[in-house]
Amino acid sequence: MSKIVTRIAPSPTGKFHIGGLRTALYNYFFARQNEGVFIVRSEDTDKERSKKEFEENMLEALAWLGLEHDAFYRQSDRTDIYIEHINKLILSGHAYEAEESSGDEGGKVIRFKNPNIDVTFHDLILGDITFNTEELGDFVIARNMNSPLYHLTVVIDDGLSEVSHVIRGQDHISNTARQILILEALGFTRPLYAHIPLILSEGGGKMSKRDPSVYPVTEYREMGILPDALINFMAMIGWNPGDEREIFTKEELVQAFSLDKVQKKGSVYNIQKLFWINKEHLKKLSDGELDIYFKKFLPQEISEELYLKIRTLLVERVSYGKEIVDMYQAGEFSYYIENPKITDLSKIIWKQSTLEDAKKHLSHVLELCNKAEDSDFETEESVKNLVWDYAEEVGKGDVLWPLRYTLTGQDKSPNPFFVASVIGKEKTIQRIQSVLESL
RNA sequence: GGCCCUAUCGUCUAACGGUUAGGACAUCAGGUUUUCAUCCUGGAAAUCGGAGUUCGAUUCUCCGUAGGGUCACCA
Repeated sequence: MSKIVTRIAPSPTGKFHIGGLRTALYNYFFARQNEGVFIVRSEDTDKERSKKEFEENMLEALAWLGLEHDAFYRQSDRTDIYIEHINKLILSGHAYEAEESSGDEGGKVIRFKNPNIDVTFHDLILGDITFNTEELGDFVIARNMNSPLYHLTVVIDDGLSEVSHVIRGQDHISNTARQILILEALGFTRPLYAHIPLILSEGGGKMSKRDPSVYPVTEYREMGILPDALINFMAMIGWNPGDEREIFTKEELVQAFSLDKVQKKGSVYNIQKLFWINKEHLKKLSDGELDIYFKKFLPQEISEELYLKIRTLLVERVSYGKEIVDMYQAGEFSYYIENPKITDLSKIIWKQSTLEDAKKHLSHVLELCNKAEDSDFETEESVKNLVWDYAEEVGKGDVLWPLRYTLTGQDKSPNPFFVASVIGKEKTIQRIQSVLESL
């Protein structure tokens, strides 16, 4: 089998988004799996819309995800090559200069001499597809000698780079026929085509850059989505491994990927599943990796010491890093940092019990705490041992609910053993006393 | 509108023509040492419609219908 060469060819006219990423992924997987070459090409022939910052954004996104490429070039650096090929086409009678009618200044454009034939190509995903190229007419392939257009540059670059597989979005499917026409005129070998289904936005249509649910790839990084999680998620849209595995690393995907398991139909991407996948990947991180990850999202108010105590809790509760910030702003961690303000004492009452019951149980727990050692507050488990027998005896909810509410002042929180172990003996006693005094 | 492509739970998907149509996310119910979360168990939830072919169609064919893509001196 000859060398596998794939490429992605984004135009830097906007931030690199997830549609482009999915295409990149399939090209990357396929190249790596076959020990081939993966090329990144910046299609910046549209000088008006192309911006350096977008090219950088794409490269940054690919680097973040660990999708290393074997070659990079941009079309604006290759004008000489294109001129050479335009001349070749004109000389061979496949293209000609034409006075322009629709233009502003009536300049000359280069048109391709359309042979008006049926073009059939085999798509690795869709099967055989035939187009009648007649309606294309003699289409324009360059604004002038120095300004080639997309269809021309694609063919020349793919040809010169010896791209073996053109894996791209289905929005390019109707472009294929005219590109084949140019390609044959230039004498390049026809690559194999694989048009992958589009990713649809929630509404059902093609994702547009204005869609609020579609973020640039770099934005997922800011949210705290892990590179492998995003890769995992995007890979699974429109492709499946053929078994029921769901969680993959990038390397596993390189092994598992196969073009014939790629779906034919477009699919809607649903961000909930991304969060779930991210959480699954988070669970696989070591403590050291977790520290680096969480550190980026921790509010200053959460000290190093506190962080270490609640690390396991974060893994349990957080799907993606940015959530920590949201949780913090909603007051989720406040009770670890400062004493809660108990404004509504009636909330301390558990179900059918009374305020008197709560008072009695809290007093008893206070007693237990007073008798306890500092070491009894070291872990969730040790605090539990301290009060568990009593709670079992008189009713768990009757003891635990008032205790939890006393320690946190919130309707929802982790269990009181955990909270007590985080804040320690002194503060636990303090909070119980404070509530008892106001009862 | 022309051309091209597609069609299984809400979403992502599985099912060499023969399965009680499977899994995951989401959702609902119950449980796991009080609430929330985690975890476990269970439930509800789909083959777009109509003709064929066949002993038998989710699966093959055709026709509808619906959705998407594309029709630039953008890529």
